[in-house]
Amino acid sequence: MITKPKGCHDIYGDQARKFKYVDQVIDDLMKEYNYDFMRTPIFESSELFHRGVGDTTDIVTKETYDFVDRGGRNMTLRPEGTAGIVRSYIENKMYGDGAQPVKIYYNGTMYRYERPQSGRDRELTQFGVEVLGCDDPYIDAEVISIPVNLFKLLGLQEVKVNINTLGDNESRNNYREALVEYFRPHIDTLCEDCQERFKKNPLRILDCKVDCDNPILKNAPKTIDYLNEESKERFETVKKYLSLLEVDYEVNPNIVRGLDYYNHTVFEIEAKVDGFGSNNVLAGGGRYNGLAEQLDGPSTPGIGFALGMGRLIMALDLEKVELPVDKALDAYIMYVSDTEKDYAVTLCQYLRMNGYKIEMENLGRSLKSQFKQADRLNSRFFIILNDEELKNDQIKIKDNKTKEETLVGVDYILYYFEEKLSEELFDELEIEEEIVEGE
RNA sequence: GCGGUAUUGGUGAAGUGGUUAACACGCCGGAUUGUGGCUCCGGUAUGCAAGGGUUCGAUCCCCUUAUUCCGCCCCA
Repeated sequence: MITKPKGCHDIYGDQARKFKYVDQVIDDLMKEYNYDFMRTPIFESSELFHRGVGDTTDIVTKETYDFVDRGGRNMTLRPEGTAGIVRSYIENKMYGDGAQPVKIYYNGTMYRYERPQSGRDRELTQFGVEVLGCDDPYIDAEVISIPVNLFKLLGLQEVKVNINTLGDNESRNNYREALVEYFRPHIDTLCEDCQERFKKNPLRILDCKVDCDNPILKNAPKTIDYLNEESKERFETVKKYLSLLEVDYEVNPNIVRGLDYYNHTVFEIEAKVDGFGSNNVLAGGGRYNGLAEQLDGPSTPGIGFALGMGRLIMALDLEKVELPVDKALDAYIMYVSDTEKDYAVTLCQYLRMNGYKIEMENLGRSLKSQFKQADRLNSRFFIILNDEELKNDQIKIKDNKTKEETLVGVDYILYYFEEKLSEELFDELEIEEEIVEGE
């Protein structure tokens, strides 16, 4: 048997319906925020990611899907969305577009060559946002508010928003030096991994799982103490706007994203629900004012975030949030004889073209089984065709809600459906009104 | 890159180095002369992930590979 590639998943059935639903909510939300959807290639020249990400970490050396194409070009399946978007922004000279800032969202698959574990796959879907050409601290708050509001809309509750600031380049460098100076005398007391981090990426020591209770780590200097006045003020402004947007957050000085191009605001949103694995960051992002320049573009401020759709669905499942993924049918058409089947085919087509969701029997089952099937598919109406009745242009329809059976003239079917379903709509509207009044 | 875990039908699973691989659900058919969700009866595996080895004989022992799940590293 041929199996799926490691770390990939077939998403189908209810799972697929959930993804589709969340996609829809995202599209609607981004419309309200006035962000444009954008699609970039799933693979790019390897250099884009190497330069964007830098080579300080394992990412480039062992965690991308690289291949050489038939023309001898080095290509990489995109491991994240930002680099492609920024590349496109530069290549298409969007900075020259009159309408600035450029606000973009994407929603697509990413590929990472990693050992799969809970919350971590080799193929994953990310929804993300990038705002290019704007350094207003309000935008930082707006970008953070997007996943927060998405979670609100979906009904996800057990999340925690962590924010931090790395400050501008000057502040960041000062801090980095201070941290190195601080850890140098204590290096022997740190875990093996941290000793390695000390050399490669000292900021990451703060994130260590082994040493997190080590007093050396707890008393380490905080980014906030090394901000220059300007950076400090900027951070305060971001926090003000977050409050105005009613985003609950916590300042967490240990949030330092892994890559060098981040500056100023960084944030992560964690899932707090019980049962989540060790990879519990649902969404993360930050400001990257230096990235465009690093990719040969004009100096352009930028900020964005990315959200793992798989982890989001996992969190929703763990919180037992019921998404409205309705797959009920309007009607299921049953028949037994061949002449009835011919009629079923035309009726099926007719009803579908009039906007109804219809299924018919195709496995030659007994009528008894057809009833079971119709019930299983949660069909609102059962249409039972009968040669005798068809001679008189009549069709038997069973309303599966009231269980009442009606003989309907063929010309009146649409009328029958409309009447039944509008009664229902009316009931729903009344319920909604009551809720509004109650508030 | 490192470590642990698992892999039996459509599903949940029991099980043993040796004739026909429990049980349950599901599904199909029948009881019901065209009407389901209850009941009863009957049917339902290319044979235990794939390949190799040990053995008179392996689903059960060993090795390899693939995939699963979980952790470390890393985290874009």
